[in-house]
Amino acid sequence: MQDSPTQKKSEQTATREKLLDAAIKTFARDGLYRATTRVIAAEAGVNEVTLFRHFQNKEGLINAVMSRVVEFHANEGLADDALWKGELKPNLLRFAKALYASMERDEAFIRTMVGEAKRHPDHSQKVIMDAVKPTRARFVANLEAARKAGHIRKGVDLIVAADAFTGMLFGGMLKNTTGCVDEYTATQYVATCVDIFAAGLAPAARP
Amino acid sequence: MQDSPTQKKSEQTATREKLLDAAIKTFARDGLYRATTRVIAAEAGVNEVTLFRHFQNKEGLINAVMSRVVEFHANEGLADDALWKGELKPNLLRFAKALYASMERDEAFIRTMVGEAKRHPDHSQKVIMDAVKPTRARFVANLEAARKAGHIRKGVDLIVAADAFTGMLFGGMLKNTTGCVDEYTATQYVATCVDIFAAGLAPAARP
DNA sequence: GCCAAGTGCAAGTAAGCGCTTACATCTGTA
DNA sequence: TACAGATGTAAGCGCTTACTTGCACTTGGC
Repeated sequence: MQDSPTQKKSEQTATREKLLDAAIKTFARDGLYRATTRVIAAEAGVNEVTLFRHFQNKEGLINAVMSRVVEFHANEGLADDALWKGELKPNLLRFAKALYASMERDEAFIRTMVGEAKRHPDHSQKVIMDAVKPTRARFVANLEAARKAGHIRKGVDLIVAADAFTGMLFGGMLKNTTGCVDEYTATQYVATCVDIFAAGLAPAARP
Repeated sequence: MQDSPTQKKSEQTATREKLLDAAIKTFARDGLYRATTRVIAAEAGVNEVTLFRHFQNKEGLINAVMSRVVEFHANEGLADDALWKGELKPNLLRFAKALYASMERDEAFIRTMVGEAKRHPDHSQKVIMDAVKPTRARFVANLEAARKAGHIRKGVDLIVAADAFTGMLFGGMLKNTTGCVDEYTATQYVATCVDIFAAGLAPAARP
């Protein structure tokens, strides 16, 4: 900002960005361990040595990638989902569709994280805490508002319910993208999840 | 059986079993790729060369491990779950508890499979097809029976519903075992899933 | 014109990987 | 006793990995 070697700086950050993009892509495709620095550098169109000059070692690259993923998700974050009005079900459906689509888009990276979670606890926990917790908190808040509006029965812990709902989408997404399921489409799956969940939370009908 | 070099034979299969056990353990802990033949052999208390004499190469070992896992799950297979009588909810709870416990027990291996699924499509699909489909089929059958008995409303595809339910347990298990969730216990989670799912499938109350 | 900084290129390191070879040891069978 | 077959031991091969070093090139700022 004040030194003003701006052009240089921006070029430097440009190759850094290229490397980070390539790393995310390669980690998602090959896993953290199988992904080699050579391949990542090649994917970025950059010399392997430059990679080490930027990130010291592979671990440093992984750290930078994780921070970037978190940052990205925090900024994107299903932001349009702030306002829930009226009936529960259409809101749930909108939320579910958006969440499922976003998970499906990042499927490869998510798989890598799930597989690697126990071997890099710090990374995965950070990603989960910082990237998915805000969305979760907003979802829970919306559910609570819906309960106040009389759309949800009593006796259900809404934090657990929220996780059950997202877990249902999450687990279904992992199952469906494996390619062993041919009885229904992803859209049907999401719709059914919303249907059951909404009915499961609905207040008891007057006798 | 007829050659009668029985003692030898049984010793041979014994080391084979030791290797398979060690391989499953190591694959679960380190992933298919990180797990080295040296470590697996050491874990089995067997020389590395013996590993190659039994399975030719690492790929052969992986194949044998997959077959063994499938076979094991087919024989275990939540077998006591054949008979559903009476109310839906207690049956669901019993099923959910058993399924969740079995998934939690195999958590490490499941994570490895989820992570590598796309990189070993043949293996993972075989495992899924042969190991989880029977359980799923029985679950769906039980749901259909429950519907005939009037415990489940119309208009829900029970195949999708079944996958939504198991997916909910599956996704929750992956989330809970990561250690970032401290608001509730696994038991609470399972109970809430059952509660919501049962309510979501319940026939509409008479007005 | 000079300097500093970022990058590319060629080469090389030590370690680890899957896998092989050759040979010694044991053990039950004949 | 002799033999066969499963195992152990030691050594190594070829390859890949993360990472390093040294040197040349470009480029923007003074």
